[in-house]
Amino acid sequence: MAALDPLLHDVIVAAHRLTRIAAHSAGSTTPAAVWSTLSILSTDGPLRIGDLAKMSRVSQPSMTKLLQRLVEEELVYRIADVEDSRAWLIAIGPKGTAALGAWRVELSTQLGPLFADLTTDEAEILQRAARILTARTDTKRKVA
Amino acid sequence: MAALDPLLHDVIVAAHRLTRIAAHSAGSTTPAAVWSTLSILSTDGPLRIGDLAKMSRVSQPSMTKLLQRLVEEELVYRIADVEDSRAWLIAIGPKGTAALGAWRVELSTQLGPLFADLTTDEAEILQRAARILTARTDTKRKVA
DNA sequence: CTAACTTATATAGTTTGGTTATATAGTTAA
DNA sequence: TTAACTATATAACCAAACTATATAAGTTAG
Repeated sequence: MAALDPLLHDVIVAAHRLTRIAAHSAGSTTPAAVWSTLSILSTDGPLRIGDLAKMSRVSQPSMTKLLQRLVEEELVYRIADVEDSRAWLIAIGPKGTAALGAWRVELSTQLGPLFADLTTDEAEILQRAARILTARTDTKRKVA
Repeated sequence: MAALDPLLHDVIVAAHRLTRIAAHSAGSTTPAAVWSTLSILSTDGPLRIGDLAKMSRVSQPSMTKLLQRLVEEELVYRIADVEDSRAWLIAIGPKGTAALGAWRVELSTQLGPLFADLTTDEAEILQRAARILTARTDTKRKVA
């Protein structure tokens, strides 16, 4: 395989910038972790807090705190885990799905101009890159 | 062009996760903004603080603060701007270049396992995606 | 069956990177 | 040479992240 150094470096620097641009979007005061979390719940279904923390790559206390807010806003629900009453299953709710959708639209309106002249080919590459990265950064295989 | 919504969403969520993994790497206490900044200086040469802030997508005071630290650690140098004595040109120093290089190696050792079975084809896609994103998120055209 | 251990989440306290608002000093133009 | 503007620095603050620890439920050894 080719040298990984510059590749990962470039990807991560680009990722960092993108993250910051996204954070700025629409003066969004919502932390990126919220979207990451909702997104995981949306694609993977209900999860325990600990697993969610691992998958979002934040500590468990951070996730607990974040969820308190999300529950408060009714973006997600707590479901008692019948098999283990210490644990909760966290599920995305209709409001959460809606918020996620709204954010996507917001993103593309905000970032649209930057990517306006994207060729179909380039879009394809980004899509595939996103898929590759998502697969590699997914902790499900280890967590499950 | 195809719908931008899901594409940007996927890319940004993936970017966020990558950023967090990178941040964790090697218990690195160094904020991502440092690498972003050094990286910009490394590829674009000496820049003013304000321009650097725009390119790193942080506020000017944030960049000023960050640079105080980097100067202290001798990763970068301040060069008086002969044309405008209010301004400084910030240049990456040998230590900065070395640190950046070390970080790259660190990254690939840490993240290597995740990307171990990357095919040449996939590596190619990531490389191209990084290039596309870098170009789009670059503010140079506007700043210059 | 209960005591010891482990595991899942919650809480407390702290650190720090980021922000906005403003001050200071230098530049430019009338 | 004064007014308006610009480049950086400082101040005060916020919030998201962490570590360490508490609580409570499950598990297991004796």
